[in-house]
Amino acid sequence: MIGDMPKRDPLTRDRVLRGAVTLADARGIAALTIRSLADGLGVKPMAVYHHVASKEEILDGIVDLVFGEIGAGIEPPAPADGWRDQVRRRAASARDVLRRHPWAVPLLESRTAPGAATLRHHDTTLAVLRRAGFPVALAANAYALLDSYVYGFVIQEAALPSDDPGGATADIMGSFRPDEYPHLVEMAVEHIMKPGYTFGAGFHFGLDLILDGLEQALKRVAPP
Amino acid sequence: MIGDMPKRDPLTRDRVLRGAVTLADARGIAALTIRSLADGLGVKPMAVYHHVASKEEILDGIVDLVFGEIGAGIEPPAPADGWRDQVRRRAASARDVLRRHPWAVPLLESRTAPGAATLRHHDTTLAVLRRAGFPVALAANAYALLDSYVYGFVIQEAALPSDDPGGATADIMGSFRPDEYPHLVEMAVEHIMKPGYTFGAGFHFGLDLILDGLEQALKRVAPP
DNA sequence: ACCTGAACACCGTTCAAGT
DNA sequence: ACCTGAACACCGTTCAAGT
Repeated sequence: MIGDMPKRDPLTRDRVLRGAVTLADARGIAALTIRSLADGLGVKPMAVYHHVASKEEILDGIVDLVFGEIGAGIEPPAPADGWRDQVRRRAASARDVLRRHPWAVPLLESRTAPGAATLRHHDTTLAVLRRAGFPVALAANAYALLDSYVYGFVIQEAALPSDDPGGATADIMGSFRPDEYPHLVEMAVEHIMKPGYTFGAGFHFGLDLILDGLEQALKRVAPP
Repeated sequence: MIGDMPKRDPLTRDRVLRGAVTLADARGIAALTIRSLADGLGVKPMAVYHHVASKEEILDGIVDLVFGEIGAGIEPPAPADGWRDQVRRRAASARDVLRRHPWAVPLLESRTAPGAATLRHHDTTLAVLRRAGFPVALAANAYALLDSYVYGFVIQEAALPSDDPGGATADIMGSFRPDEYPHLVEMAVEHIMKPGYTFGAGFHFGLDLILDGLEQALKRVAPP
C-alpha cells in the first residue's frame, strides 16, 4: 500500500450505541436504521453486528444510556438535604434528560429487561425514600407515582407540535369551532396564547403537588 | 361466472382502522404492517390505500379510535356527582382503555394532530374541571398532571414482563446481587413477591393523592 | 368505484468470504 | 479479530392496469 492511512479508531459497542443516540436525537427514532447508523460511523452495515447482536439490543442499549444520564449533573446528595429536595432534583433531572431524548420513553413499552444504569437509577431513588422513613409499600407506591408523572409529562411534551411557547398548539386549538370544543378553545385563547406561556412550566406544579401529598402520607404512617 | 359468490362487504376506512387495532392488540404494533393488515381483511395490500392515504394516517386513526373508547362504558355524568368522582371515573376509564391497547400511549409521541375523539375527550374532562370552579390556568395544570399520571402509569404497566401478579418482575429483581441494588432486592422480597401484590393496585393510590392535592389547590384559589 | 400485479427503494439479518 | 459483499425475506408506496 502507498502510505499509512490514519487508522480510524476501531468500532466498539460504546461507539455504536452513542452513534445510535446521536442519530435518534437528530432525526428521530424512525430514522435509526442499521444502515444509516453504519453510515454515520463510517462503516459498512454488517460491521455493526460485530459489536451488538441485533437492533433490539441497540434499542435496549440506548435506553440504558439515557437513564445513565439522569442525575449525572446533580450536585452530590448533601446529606443535610431533605428527601423532598433530593427527590425533586432527581425528578427534574429525569425530565430534562428524557426531554432531550424524546424517543426514549415510548421505547420503554417494548423493552424486555432494564439495563444496569436504569436499575441503579431506580435503586438510588428508592434509597432516598426508604432512608426518609417511607415503609416499603408506601415507597413502592410513591415511586410508581413519581415515575408515572415524569414519563407521562415527557410524552405529552414530546407530542406537542414543537417546543415553541404554545404558538402552534394555540393556533390549532384556537381554530376549532367554539361550539364543538368550547373548553379547548377557551384554554387556547385565555391561557395558551398568553405571552410567556409554556407547557413545560406546569411540570413543577404537578411535581410539588405530588411531593406535598407524599409528605402527608409519610406523616400519616410515621408521625414525627 | 358460475354462481354468485357471497359478496364480501366492501372495505371501508372504518373496517381498515378496526382491523389495525385488532392486529396491534393481538400481535403488537410492530406486527402491524400494511401487508399483514390486508391479509387479515382478506384483501390485497394495495386495496388498503383506497381507504387511507398512508400508514401514518392509520396510526393517527387507531389512536383516535382508542381515545373514543374512553368514557364509553361510564354511567352518564349524574349532575349530582362532584368533580372528584367524575374525574376519577374518567381517569380510571382512560387507564383501562389504554391498558387494553398498550401500543397507544407510545404512539402519542409521533402523532401530529389529535383526532376528533381525542379532542372531545379532552374537552369533556376540561368541562368538568371548569364547572367545578377551577380557573383556566389551574384547570390546565390539573389536566396536564392527570393525563401525565395516566399515560405514565400505563407505560410502566406495559413495560412489565407480563401482567402476572409480580411473579416475573419479582423473580428478576430478586435475583440481583443484593449489594448492587439493595433497595430493589428489598422491594422484590418484601413487597412484590408477597401474595396478592399487583402493580396496578397502586394506580388508585396515586390518583387519590392527586385528587386530594387538586381539591386543596381549588380551595386555595376559590374558598367555598 | 373499487381492487390488483408488478415494480422500486428501502429494511434487518445470514452466510461465506476477505484482510 | 474485525470488516465486507452478496443475498434473502421482508417493508411502504407508486403506477398502470383490470373489473
